[in-house]
Amino acid sequence: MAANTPRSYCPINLSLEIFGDTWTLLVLRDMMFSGKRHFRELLQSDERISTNILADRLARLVAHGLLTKADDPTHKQKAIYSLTEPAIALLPVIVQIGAWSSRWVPDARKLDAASRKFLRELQEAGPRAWARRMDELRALHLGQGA
Amino acid sequence: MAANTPRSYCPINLSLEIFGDTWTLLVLRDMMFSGKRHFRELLQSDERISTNILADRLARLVAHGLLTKADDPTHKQKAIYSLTEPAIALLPVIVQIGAWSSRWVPDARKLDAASRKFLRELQEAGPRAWARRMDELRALHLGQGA
DNA sequence: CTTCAGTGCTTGCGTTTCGCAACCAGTTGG
DNA sequence: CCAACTGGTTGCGAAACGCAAGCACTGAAG
Repeated sequence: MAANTPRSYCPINLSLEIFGDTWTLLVLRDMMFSGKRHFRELLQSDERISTNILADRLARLVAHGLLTKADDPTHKQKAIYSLTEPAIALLPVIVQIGAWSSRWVPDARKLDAASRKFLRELQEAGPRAWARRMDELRALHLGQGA
Repeated sequence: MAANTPRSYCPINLSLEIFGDTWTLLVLRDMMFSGKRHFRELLQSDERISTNILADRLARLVAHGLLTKADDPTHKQKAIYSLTEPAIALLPVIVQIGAWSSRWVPDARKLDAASRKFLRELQEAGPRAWARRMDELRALHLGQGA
């Protein structure tokens, strides 16, 4: 189910075959910026992803090496998902995608004030702030959680 | 057919509702880096987009204000598509998406040498080179072609 | 010891989208 | 007048989506 031959070896295309859909980047967004790591947490996004889609995307992300899945020691049925280095490396892309729509998509003005402020600070702080967040994620996800 | 209410006002989500699919960014890639501006040219990509999908994506991009469509003076049946400023503003995102996969996706090593070289130079040249390319696109697409 | 909420999913099923091929009306150069 | 080219449409089978329900299991509370 994972390794179909790619339509082309263009880097843009290879990326899109991994996260070029509606939901994958939203899952990563929630893991990066909302600290979600469990299935039930990831279900709670504003966009109302359904359980089968979420299960599929998590499986794909694991298959592509962007996530790892491990047992949560506190509960035998809990699974805990961790970002890998390739996934963390996507943070700048995700931030810039957000920056683009907040600049160019009219609906973005309807975002709540708190989120707008958070986003504005993240942008003004620039790549240094992204790198800091990436280091935090490495500590959280690569340190021991995996 | 265009203005459904968004699933959420999160900037990431708003972006993905515009170009969060397999084909849209590939169309923009071809317009930005291969100079394609006609329907039949855009059909010739390595990924083999089909005519109905291409027609649909072009219409959506026009509806979202990322492209404009005009008559080609040299041929009464030719349509010429032009990038708008919001589309040109997506260039850094597209470049970084390409950079990510060439760093993290194993298949990217199978890209032909010429393309790899082009990509490497574009990355090493950094944001300055992106800005230069964006200026070129503005001249080509906003200057008179629209 | 029994309930009951919480865990990560899976399954069915109707709707939408995709992907392929064929086709089409109009245009232009030879 | 014809052949090639223009930007698409249309039909149809296959795949993906989106929703709701269900499921086997766990752990804490009563």
